[in-house]
Amino acid sequence: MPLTDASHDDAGLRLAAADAAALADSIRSAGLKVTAPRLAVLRALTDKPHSNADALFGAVYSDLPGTSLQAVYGVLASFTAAGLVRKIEPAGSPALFERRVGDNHHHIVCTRCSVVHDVDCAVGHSPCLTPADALGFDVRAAEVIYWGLCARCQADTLAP
Amino acid sequence: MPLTDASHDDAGLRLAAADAAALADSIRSAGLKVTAPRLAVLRALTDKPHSNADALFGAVYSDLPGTSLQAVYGVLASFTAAGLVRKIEPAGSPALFERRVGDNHHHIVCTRCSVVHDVDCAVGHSPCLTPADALGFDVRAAEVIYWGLCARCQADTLAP
DNA sequence: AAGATTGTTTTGAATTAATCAAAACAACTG
DNA sequence: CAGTTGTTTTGATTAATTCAAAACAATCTT
Repeated sequence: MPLTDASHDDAGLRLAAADAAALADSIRSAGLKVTAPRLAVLRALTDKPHSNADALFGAVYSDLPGTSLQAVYGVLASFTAAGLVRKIEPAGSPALFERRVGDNHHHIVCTRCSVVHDVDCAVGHSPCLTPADALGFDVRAAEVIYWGLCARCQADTLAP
Repeated sequence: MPLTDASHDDAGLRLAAADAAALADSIRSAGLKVTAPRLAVLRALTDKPHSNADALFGAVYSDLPGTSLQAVYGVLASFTAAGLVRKIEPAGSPALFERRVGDNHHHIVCTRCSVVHDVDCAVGHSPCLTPADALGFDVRAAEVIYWGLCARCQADTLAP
């Protein structure tokens, strides 16, 4: 099962898609050319954070047929390199992408249904950023993934 | 570049390979049949923790030609399921395996040379095991990977 | 606003890591 | 030592991603 986002569990009414001009601005500000596939990917990612390349391709393709999966990979690679999106790679999952960058937030993944949520890091601030002994490393980032059962899957397990 | 282990940076003299009987015992104790490929994989893993399937296949194959890569994958899957080894999957790397299990230690990876070391978790005990807000999840595990430049690569960067 | 330049996307193929399935085989049980 | 069960081999397949060349489009320059 692919890992999916939790932001739209209750679909229905959805916030208006981010304004195209705002999306174009953030792409331009990152030093990248503004193109239709890039706008579409960024909009899809705004709508559904923690999507993988394939899911984004699906979303983009309906708006913009003729877009290739490789183009989506290319867009995501340039966005990631430009710091516009963040790529996360939970064990056993294809890479997921999100627009929330710059803070060092982490992720919690359900081991049963694979839903992904953002979580702020543990006790205090930047808690996990210092290993007990860095062994001479110049530590630049700490990546934390919590694994467990989400509330819904706990309920399902009790009463299936 | 494949991620590799750091335990043998200065090769040379190596501790005697783990005793075959001890290896067999731990396999048997995990409820698994003792076979030549399993002994060979466990020995290779004792020798070089943080190896990937391919590296282990290479090590095993020299002792035991006729062993298939798929057998190594099978051995690792059964070992992992039995709790005999731990599988880690750092972003951008094939899965790595280690015999150190049961403690919740973490890993530090060099972004330049991909060397992997074990580290005990951050400040205090089980620091990262509690997210700021678990969002209703029943958290079972926290996985922490530190990314940075190892001492050697820092030196190389200053004086290449 | 047109042309030049540079970067992006398409098209098509290849690669890596891992998994699946069936048949042959080997370890432990009694 | 024979039977049962689990393991390994053999061969094929999948999923995710990357590579490369040609076609194309966005921005820069004038």
